[in-house]
Amino acid sequence: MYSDSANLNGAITELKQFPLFKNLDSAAILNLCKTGKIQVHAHRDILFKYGEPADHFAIVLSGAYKLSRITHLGEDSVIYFSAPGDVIAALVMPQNAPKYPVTACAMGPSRVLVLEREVYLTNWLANTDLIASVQSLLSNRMGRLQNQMVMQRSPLPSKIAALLMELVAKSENNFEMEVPLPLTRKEIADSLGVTVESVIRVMSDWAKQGLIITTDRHIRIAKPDQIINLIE
Amino acid sequence: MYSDSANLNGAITELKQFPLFKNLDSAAILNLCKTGKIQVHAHRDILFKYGEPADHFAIVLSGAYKLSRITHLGEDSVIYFSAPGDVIAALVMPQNAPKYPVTACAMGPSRVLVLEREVYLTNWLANTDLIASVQSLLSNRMGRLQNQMVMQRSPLPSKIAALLMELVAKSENNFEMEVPLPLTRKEIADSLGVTVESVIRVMSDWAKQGLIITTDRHIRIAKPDQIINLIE
DNA sequence: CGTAGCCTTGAAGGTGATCAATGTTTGTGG
DNA sequence: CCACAAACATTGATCACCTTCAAGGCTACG
Repeated sequence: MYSDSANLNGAITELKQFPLFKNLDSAAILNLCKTGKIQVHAHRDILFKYGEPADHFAIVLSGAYKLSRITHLGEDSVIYFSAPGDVIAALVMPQNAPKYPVTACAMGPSRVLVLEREVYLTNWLANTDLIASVQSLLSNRMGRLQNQMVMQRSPLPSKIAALLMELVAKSENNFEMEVPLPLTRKEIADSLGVTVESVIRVMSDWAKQGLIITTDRHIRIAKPDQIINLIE
Repeated sequence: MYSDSANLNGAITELKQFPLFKNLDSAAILNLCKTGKIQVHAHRDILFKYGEPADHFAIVLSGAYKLSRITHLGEDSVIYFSAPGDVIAALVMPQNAPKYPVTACAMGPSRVLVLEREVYLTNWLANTDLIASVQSLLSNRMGRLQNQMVMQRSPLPSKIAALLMELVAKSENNFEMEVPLPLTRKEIADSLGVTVESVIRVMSDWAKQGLIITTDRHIRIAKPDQIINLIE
């Protein structure tokens, strides 16, 4: 992992593409990203750890990050997969002496813009439009968590199908129906709170039946309608 | 259920006690609660339903509300138990044409202050301190959801123990270790994504061993340390 | 007095966990 | 460039936990 503070200006163009900054001009964005630093991560690099003092928050520029926590048994439990444009750890910034509520870990080569907590408290919170956007983002995230809660009593194939469809739905213009991030079976299992073996048994079946096509860590949904049928 | 718009002034005293409005004077609170109406609900009354257009949000004044959704099988799935001082449906207000993300239903006699979406967009979002408080509240809520995700692979007794301890921890000055809201076994089951029967079997055991004492819908933790031991 | 909601108990069955072994790919250091 | 370790994928056998189904009792309330 290395930092790159010089290139903030180059990132402005990138930031403008995100819904979060859609209605803002370059000057405003620059003000919101004051003292921001771009960090480049390799696969499995850690951005921050659960429980550490949360003095920064971040915007995902490229790649993906998984937000997770460790269970009592030492297993990973994935809370959320963050895609470009997502804001990480913003919600805890207003608290007194906040701590990171999850561990953030890069999935494949990724880049984030890291910002100081002070900037959130003084510049972000004061910008009404921006805060509205932030809350919309969080609302989506909350919605995903809730969807998963509702699926808890469904059989495993339903859960996996719902997760995959939710991930492909996140990326627009996705005619290929390809999951937009490199995903291991273990990560799927950790995200659903089940074992790797169970996930493999279900997905191997699907691959044999031609419902999905998996090469390395990339998953493509070959027959979306049949996968969707499994969700019910 | 009936509405009471005249008595808003009386509610100010109540609102001042909540962390949300701690640092605000009466005039400011009155401004934030403009056009607000107090609604009184009986047990099982519905405040709003999942999927309806969300043109209002609310602050819980007394009693409790459960936020839930229906699963594909027609079962209830409880997302959150809202206590006095909680803000409901605030997060979706900034969205375009928002819909309620859950159904809100009174648990026992309860009261809420219902506010218009416009008030959130114009008055609430502009108040930096208030928004910081709102985000802290939501951060806690998110934290609870995450805790439950992490517990997914734990055995049922652990899950129930964690839920009960989380509920008693929410109410301060709780030396009695009593769950601060009337809770049926079914609601516990729906909150954890398991069946009533399973919950009953576990809790009956506990009652026999004297770990908990349940009368009607009130649950008191008699031996907190032993319950906590079960969580791991 | 009857219905509706909640609680309880029992027996049978299935889904997913666990444990164990092996193959495959990726990455690393000599 | 090869050897070796680490992470990931796979398959099978066994078993425990929780679900499902069924029946009955209790309390509140119109």
